[in-house]
Amino acid sequence: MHCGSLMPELPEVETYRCYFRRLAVGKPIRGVIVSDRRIFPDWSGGQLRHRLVGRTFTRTERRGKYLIAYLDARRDAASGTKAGACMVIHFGMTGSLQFSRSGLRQPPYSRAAFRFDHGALHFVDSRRFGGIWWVADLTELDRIRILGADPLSEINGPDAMSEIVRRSSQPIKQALMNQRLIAGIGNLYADEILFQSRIHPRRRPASLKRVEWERIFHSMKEVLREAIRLCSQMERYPDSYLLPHRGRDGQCPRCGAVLKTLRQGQRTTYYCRTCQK
DNA sequence: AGGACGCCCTGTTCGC
DNA sequence: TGCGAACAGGGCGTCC
Repeated sequence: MHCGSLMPELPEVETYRCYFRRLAVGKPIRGVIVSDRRIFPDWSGGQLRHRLVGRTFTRTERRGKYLIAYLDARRDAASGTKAGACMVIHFGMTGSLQFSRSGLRQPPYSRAAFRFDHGALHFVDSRRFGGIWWVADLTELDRIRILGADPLSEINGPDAMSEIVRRSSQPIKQALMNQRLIAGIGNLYADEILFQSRIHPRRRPASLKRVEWERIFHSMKEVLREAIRLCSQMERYPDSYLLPHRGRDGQCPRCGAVLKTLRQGQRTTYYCRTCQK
């Protein structure tokens, strides 16, 4: 039992957030299984188990591609100080959440799990690019503090979008993926947004006209909202999307031309040479 | 300062 | 057919 089928970007993390809320929030934690402590970059002894067992996740939120889960307040008996209040999960490339009703069976590549009365929620990550942090306050984490605007709730129009993205002189594709400017867009959705906007991925932000920002802004909202609505199940995405056609010899759903690729940064960009100018 | 690039990691795909 | 090489990429670190 799991969810999501793509590399974890904003819509996938939002999908995982719903999953986490449904299966973990409000249920007392009975045990913590750490199968690979490398997934906890700040690991310090057995603190995690000690601090989590008996407590309850109270609410969730998403910051960019990060899932945050808050815990009920409890004071450390020893120190009298407040115990860490939130857990931060990053899914890397291959991270996912999988729930198993039988607490005994561990899915392959499970790195950590929270055991509840009704089963266990596993953090599964074959490639280990993901991570879990445990902090009293989100501002302790540089990687959270540097995050830019949330594309769905904090960017209100084409002018605001242009103002933010033009802070970068990088090509528009890379600027859209820059988490310091806009938080949550990765390689795949950046390609989708530019395809829907019919903008060439190598265009420089400074060269884009108002009407083009309008298209980018509109596509960004539309693509992210639609992906969340469809619970990031790619097989349900509209055929007019680039994503289902992204891959070797894929064809443009708009004009039928074979899609082109290029390298930007260390990433592969898919685009249509005739439709994106 | 900020952009370019190496690195981490491992399952899958490619090419000889 | 088999096996090694190349590829996939989010984010941090280093270098210029």
